[in-house]
Amino acid sequence: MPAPILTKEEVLGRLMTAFREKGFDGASLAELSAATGLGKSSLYHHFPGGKVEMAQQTLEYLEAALEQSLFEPMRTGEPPEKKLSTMLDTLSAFYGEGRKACLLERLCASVDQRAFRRPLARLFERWIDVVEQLALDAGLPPATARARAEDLVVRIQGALVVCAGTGDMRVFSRTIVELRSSLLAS
Amino acid sequence: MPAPILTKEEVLGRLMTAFREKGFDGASLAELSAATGLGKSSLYHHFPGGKVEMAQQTLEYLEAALEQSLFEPMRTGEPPEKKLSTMLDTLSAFYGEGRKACLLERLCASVDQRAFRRPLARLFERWIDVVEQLALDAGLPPATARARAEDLVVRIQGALVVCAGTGDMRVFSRTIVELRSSLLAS
DNA sequence: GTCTATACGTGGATAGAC
DNA sequence: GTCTATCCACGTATAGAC
Repeated sequence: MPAPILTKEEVLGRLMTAFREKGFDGASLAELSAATGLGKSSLYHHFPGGKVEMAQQTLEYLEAALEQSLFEPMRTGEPPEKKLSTMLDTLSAFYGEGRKACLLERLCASVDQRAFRRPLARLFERWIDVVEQLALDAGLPPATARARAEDLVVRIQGALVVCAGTGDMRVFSRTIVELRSSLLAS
Repeated sequence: MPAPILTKEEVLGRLMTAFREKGFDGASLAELSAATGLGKSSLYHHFPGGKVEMAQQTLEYLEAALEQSLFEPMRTGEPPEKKLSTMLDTLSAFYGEGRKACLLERLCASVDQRAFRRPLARLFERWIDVVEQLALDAGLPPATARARAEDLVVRIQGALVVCAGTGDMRVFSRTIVELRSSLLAS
């Protein structure tokens, strides 16, 4: 049976799902092979650097996806309150209302974290920068805008950890609700 | 050379350090053996259930340690503001000002997370409960007290993730400063 | 209780055919 | 580009001596 043709994007999307579910250290090549439908050798054809390169390319793929679905919509002429709400909706869906882990966190926590350091730092900083700009547009003073932006990312990440630890996804929902009303408040 | 005698507590303390540094999935028996100075067979003598049991007992050890150093001091007659400050100082030291990972997060993220589910949920909830009581003592309304308590734990965990991702430990410091002034504010 | 030695599976990674 | 077959190291875990 001829293997169904997957585009590179589809492969990377499945790798991302696998890494988010199992973690970088926890995902074995056998699982990544099953997740993508590609044999190990095929994976090595696409990712000569092995598992580390799979995660690196997955991270680049995520960066591009976030640029399009999360960051770009923040550069429209909509009012900041509206854009914040849009961002929180997108994040809430992306994280399955608290049920799905964050690839960034999974790679931060991995044994090979050094291989991901720069792209991880860049992606976190871009995310914070975008939120900071939103806060500036809403008229908050620069120091406050920066702190609020960091705080949004911190709280999203923290909520995911606490949800995973307690099994109570309401923590994530409440965090989103809280951010919606407080992030741009003066 | 006779092996230096380590108490069970000392062994568990070293296992905790190893799990925090490498993660549960990332820590191999060889590393746990080196960290404790015990041969693999000796580890299995103390922890017949293998790596999972090592982490479970380490979690129990952490729970007892937190009970003594973090939770118990919250039951004195000191004013809530003072006790909050004490808790934040203790947490800041425990997490090395953002440089050291949290065992709870490491186990939440592990492939064997189901084996840790109940103790993890219990420990998170006890932590939140203690902070909630602090907020109630400070005169905050019950719903607010609960939300603020969850928020403290969420922000600490999130700050650790963002510090690991960006390499910027100031995020942790700022989070602590922020919590010190805002958690009990009406 | 600790060690040395070892079993045995699975991990990541490769060779080479198609 | 994909597969089957295979390699070797390391993973967890155990046996048995001291």
